[in-house]
Amino acid sequence: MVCRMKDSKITIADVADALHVSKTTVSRAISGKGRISDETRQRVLSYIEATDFKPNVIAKGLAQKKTYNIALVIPGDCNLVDMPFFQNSMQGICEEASANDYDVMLVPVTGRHSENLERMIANKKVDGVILSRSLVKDTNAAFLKEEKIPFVMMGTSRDAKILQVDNNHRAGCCALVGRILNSGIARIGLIGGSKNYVVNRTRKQGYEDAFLAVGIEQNAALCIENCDSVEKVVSATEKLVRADVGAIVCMDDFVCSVVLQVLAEKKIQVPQQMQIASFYDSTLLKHAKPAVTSLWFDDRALGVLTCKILLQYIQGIKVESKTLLGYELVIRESTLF
Amino acid sequence: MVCRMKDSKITIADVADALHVSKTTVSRAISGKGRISDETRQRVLSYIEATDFKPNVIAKGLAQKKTYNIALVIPGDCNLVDMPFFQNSMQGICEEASANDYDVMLVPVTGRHSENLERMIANKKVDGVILSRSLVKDTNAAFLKEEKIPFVMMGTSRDAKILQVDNNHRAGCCALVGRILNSGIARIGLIGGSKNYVVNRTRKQGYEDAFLAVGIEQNAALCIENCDSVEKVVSATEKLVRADVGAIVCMDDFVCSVVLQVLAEKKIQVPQQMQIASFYDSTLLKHAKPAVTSLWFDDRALGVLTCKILLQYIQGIKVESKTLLGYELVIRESTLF
DNA sequence: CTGAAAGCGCTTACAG
DNA sequence: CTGAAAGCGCTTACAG
Repeated sequence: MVCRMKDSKITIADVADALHVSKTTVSRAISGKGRISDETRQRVLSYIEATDFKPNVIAKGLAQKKTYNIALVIPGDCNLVDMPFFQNSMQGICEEASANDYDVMLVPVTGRHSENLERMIANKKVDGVILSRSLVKDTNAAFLKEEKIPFVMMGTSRDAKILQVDNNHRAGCCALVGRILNSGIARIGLIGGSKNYVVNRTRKQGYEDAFLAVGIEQNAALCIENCDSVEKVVSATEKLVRADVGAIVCMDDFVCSVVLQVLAEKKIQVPQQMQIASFYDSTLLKHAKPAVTSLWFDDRALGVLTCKILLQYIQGIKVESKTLLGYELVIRESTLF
Repeated sequence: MVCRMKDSKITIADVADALHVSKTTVSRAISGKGRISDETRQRVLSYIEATDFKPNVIAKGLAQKKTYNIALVIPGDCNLVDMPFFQNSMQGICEEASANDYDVMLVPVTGRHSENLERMIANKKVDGVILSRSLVKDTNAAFLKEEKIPFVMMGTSRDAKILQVDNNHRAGCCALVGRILNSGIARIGLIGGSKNYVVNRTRKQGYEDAFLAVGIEQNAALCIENCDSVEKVVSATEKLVRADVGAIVCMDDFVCSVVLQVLAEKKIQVPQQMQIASFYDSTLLKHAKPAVTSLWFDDRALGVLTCKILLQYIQGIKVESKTLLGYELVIRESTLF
């Protein structure tokens, strides 16, 4: 097949001609900027409505030195359990961008460094960028800072100079663990993912907060981090069973599904002999039995807010340097409270 | 926080001045188009190399009436099992786009109709679009055809006028079912997903092909389609067990995981009493026991090729109207061949 | 309130 | 081989 283009020529000059006004006037009617009589504006507006004329955003951008694009940097190699997060937040971002006549360019990055991001910045194709789910050592953030490109981290960063918006994993985890503690169980195991991700460290802090709040000393041996493979989760579970914990908090739903399998094999009853709770109320656990008590975050809302903040920042509006969104504790059969 | 922009001013005019040549010459040296002496070209090239000058792609695009962007339309509401497909193919698309100095704009669509796609087209922000995993009734394809926007379907469409590139699900399924038939089992159940997706219909055709090839008459009752919920998959599995099939082919890995659960509960041994095979070798089944025999497709390569074809088509190069990529049959413990 | 003109940063006939 | 000029489709001081 061979491509046959069509061009729809109509420009701002055409409508100016048709209406016997200047391009300036048409431009002003559309943008709403600059003095113009109500009558003229209406005349222009109804004409472009009727002819379905849409000004060329690219040309507009060139004149204004804007692109009306933002970049979204997402990991090209995340695992299944994290995909819904990206999917949902992406959705929110695109929606909010659209509402502001912005579009979203995709930059998947594998490994630490992103040449694609650099190329996009060098080519000046975006006005700002959204980084997602940061690593403890985030070279992309460093690069953008260096280049003075407006960006916001959808997630948490240690660097207070970085704009960030995140779900409140810490408070959520604290609330969850607090509920378990209050139900009379003090030996609570935690199985965590890779500490390379800031989010896993943040969740851990919530766990600690909960113990501090009730004044019970926390047993470091019950907190097993860096479980990034099935084998590690299995052995962590076995260790916690031997340590006679009354509950296990899983830092993600993948960890949780493995824990449930191990317990099933050992014929350990959930929740009677062992209570289980998880982070992220994902489809991965949708059909687990018993149904798992879990934290829930509104990823889509996170995307919307992140995009909103970036767009405001780009426009020179003052924004909060760090925003935290809420959480929801969804209580199901895997716990006794 | 308040945004402080930087502008890196340097333009083609600056380098022209610095080198005492015209903008035309600089432009020609960069693009490689138009007559220019080797010496001049080298002089320009080494200067822009040294100063790290990158021409503004947006301005270039405006002058050439191109955007150097393509849109990628993906479902905003796909289920977990399909996410790796989108993740991987997206990766391939971005990679190939990058290699051609193109960028990828994200258009998540929910429901049938996409206002975001229409807006993007109206705003002339892309040179072409990639549609993914088509529905039987694809309004976006119809819209793009109408608008005469170059696009290619990453997947299969009934409409031969639509450029398409897909993994060969049909041949893959045929090979898989053929292997089972050859192993002496004629009663083979099929549990399929929603018939709204072209891909599920294509797979079904492969199943039929296999029976035709060996001349065994196929029993329509063993072919249960439209199983888009756990309940339906469960009841389909039970029905097939009652029908005494020797093998079940699952049309996706979610279906397969449910089938395995049901069989485990019924204490039916896999593969001794029932052979199982699945489509898509996904992480969802990574830890299934027994390990599941499955088809594997190179999603990333699919993305690369799809993007390549779109880009060629945009450039007016003649392309194949339909391309099919291969498959791999990964044989594991859940089958006896 | 309205418009002519210059400009955003490139490309590309056209002429030399 | 090289360059002046017009143009891509907008915006925006500036002047009236």
